[in-house]
Amino acid sequence: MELNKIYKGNSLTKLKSIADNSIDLIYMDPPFFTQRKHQLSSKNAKQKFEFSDVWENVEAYLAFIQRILIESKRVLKDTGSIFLHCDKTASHHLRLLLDQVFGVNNFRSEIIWFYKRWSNAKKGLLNAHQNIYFYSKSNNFKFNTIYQDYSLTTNIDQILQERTRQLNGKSTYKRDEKGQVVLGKEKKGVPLSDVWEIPYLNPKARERVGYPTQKPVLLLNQIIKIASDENDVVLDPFCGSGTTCVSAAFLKRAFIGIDISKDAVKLARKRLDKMVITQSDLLQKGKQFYLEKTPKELYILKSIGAFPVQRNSGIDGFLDHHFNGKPIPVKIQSKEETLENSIAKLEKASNNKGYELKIIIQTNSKENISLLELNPDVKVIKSMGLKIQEIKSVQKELIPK
Amino acid sequence: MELNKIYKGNSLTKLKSIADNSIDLIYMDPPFFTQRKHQLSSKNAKQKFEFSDVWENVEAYLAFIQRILIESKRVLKDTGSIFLHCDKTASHHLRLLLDQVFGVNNFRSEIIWFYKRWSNAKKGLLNAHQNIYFYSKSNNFKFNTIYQDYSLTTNIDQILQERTRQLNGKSTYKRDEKGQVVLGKEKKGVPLSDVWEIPYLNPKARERVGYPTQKPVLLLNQIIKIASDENDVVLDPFCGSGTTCVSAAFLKRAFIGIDISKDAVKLARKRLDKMVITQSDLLQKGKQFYLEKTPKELYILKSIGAFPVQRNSGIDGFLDHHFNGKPIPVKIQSKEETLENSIAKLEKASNNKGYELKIIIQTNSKENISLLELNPDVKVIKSMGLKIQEIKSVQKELIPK
DNA sequence: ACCGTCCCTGAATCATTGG
DNA sequence: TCCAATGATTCAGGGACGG
Repeated sequence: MELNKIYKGNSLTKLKSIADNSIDLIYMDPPFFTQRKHQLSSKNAKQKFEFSDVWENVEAYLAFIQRILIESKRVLKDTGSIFLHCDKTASHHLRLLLDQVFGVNNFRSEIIWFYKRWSNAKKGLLNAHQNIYFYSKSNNFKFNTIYQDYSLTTNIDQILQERTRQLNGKSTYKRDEKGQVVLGKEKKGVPLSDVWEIPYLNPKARERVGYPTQKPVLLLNQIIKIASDENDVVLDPFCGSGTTCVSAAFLKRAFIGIDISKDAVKLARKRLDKMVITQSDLLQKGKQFYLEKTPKELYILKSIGAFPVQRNSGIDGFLDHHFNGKPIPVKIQSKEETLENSIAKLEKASNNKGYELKIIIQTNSKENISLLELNPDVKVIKSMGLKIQEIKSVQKELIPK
Repeated sequence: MELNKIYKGNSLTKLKSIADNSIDLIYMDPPFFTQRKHQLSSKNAKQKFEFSDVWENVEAYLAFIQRILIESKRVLKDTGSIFLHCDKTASHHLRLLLDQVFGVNNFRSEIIWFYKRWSNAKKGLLNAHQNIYFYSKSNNFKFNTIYQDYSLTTNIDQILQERTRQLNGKSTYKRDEKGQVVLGKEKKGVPLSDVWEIPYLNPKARERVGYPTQKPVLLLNQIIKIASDENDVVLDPFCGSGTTCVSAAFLKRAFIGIDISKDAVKLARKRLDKMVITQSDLLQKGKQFYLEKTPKELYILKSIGAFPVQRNSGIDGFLDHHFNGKPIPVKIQSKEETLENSIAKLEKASNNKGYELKIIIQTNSKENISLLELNPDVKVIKSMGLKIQEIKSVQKELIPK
């Protein structure tokens, strides 16, 4: 089967045409057994998408899913994993199937995706989570740990110290002969837990394409990051509007998408086209479409009191105070760009706009632009990260061996 | 059976001696099928508590629980509910039993209790939640909605305003003849959802009594509040150290506790005499209290790839890579501080720690520290915001009028 | 193959110090 | 005497290791 394609057809049939041990990661988001027909319209209301989740009984539903799972296991590589997304309606039945097909020992995690939601007047608790079951094909599964910030209550300077045991077996922080604390090895933060708070797709989100039960790309990004590497193959046998494929493409994984609805496949392909074009175009447009700025860029902008600008490849933000009555555009040098390149882009985007001061944040190279070549209204500032790098390398030379 | 007592004995036998339709709420926290023996010592190490959670197979475990559930249903009033606490190990099996005994239609919620806890070197996601299944005996179940604060991002003064529809059908906020907004009826907040973040009972918490698997009273409070009223009867057939009874007593509900361990019963009785409920700082003061950094400081830290440190007046963060095998502390000059002052604080906090490189981010003054006064391992970096300010003031002089 | 023991872990508390 | 700052403590985990 060809990669990076979305196929229209029955999931089971299409799965059967995939070779054994060829897939690294399967994410599936099958019907939840809601016994309802789901429909939603695209934003311009031109098109209505729908799919039916009505079954004769739960056994019929489970028999269907079971066949899908058996094929899924077959196509997975030995190091592969499957993520089955569902909700409380049938989660227990589905997990029994997973236990059966993949084995109890290959259960890895129950991931809870939760979100804050607009409330209604139902008697009872507001539903605000869905379940994702993570099973691997074997013990030898692929896993990349993601690290997160320490809790606010953690004493981080303590955590960085090495510990030892006293004679009575109690643990304390180690000190050397001089009474100095002994520092431990590098820490990366706290490993990601099985409870993920990721905002539900806001009804107004640009990402929304009008497909019912659409999942946020951020959720898929996290799954794909922890369970696969670049160039691995990701499969989604119920791909709907194609979120999994978009995420896979964005993260440089190969993908196969399958859906039975002609409209869904058409939509997913369209969504992906936008994405794929952008990939060749330095991923710029894709980033803007789905992720806007990288977190780091956002942090840089925020730290200088600038607000971000989307959809402009030459300007990343504007400072929140004017200069001589004119806005001050800011551009952050991106990974792929030379400094010169960045400056040219900023100049181009500022053409005819009358800005009196423009700022470039230099981030990832030590090339120095001669001040003479620079227009006097363009200022280059080294990012603090870059400065720290420089300090580190100079410092290293000074330290006595 | 007499109320407000804790009974020693087999759960099933004791349950059988309770009258039909006499209980308002059952909470149970049976063994989780961990296939392990759980043990823990009381703080003074005088007493060791333990229970075994080892079973021949899952069927034996389920048969045991099933009998308990059948009796539980019998003793519940028609308006009553049951909360079954478990974890991922057997949650799916247990929910099938609940479906069987109480009926699929009486499933109310899957409550996710999540928390932060210490981490470990596991390959995979860190477990940070447990599951509580909420079933009622009938549709006519008792339920009290708890309202919580609006999320911080909600625009509260807008929510309080009354809305109306324009001629074109669009919704807007209403205004009276004078153009003043019209305030709507009282809002109570957001109804409680099925995902609860309640701090795990910390190893050092005073509330801890040394019984393994002890649950926080705050968790039980929430359950008892939503599913019962004052003077109702709460039953816990696996009461262990008696948390449920403490919570019930505290909330003025009657209770019956049952446990098979003599030691547990003794402990629970003692605990009831002298109730200790941890006033969790984290819950009481809220996360905001611990968040000492301003958003700008956080952005600066993130933009240089540092993780924030909350509880240390001399260090704001650590870079995420070591230098010569040692962490690099970062301090951001705060508004009220002179640069000299900041440096002194950083030096003090680093005392005896053996850091080989320390970084100060200068933010809000143009004072320059003579390099001679500075220890060679302290480096001052001007923040990008400061540099932009400097550029602006120099630029202003250069601009032709 | 299975067991107990040891180690590393970090969140959130208690405990002690310092002004 | 009272906070505020920070040092000390310990576990419904989980891997490695040795018998």
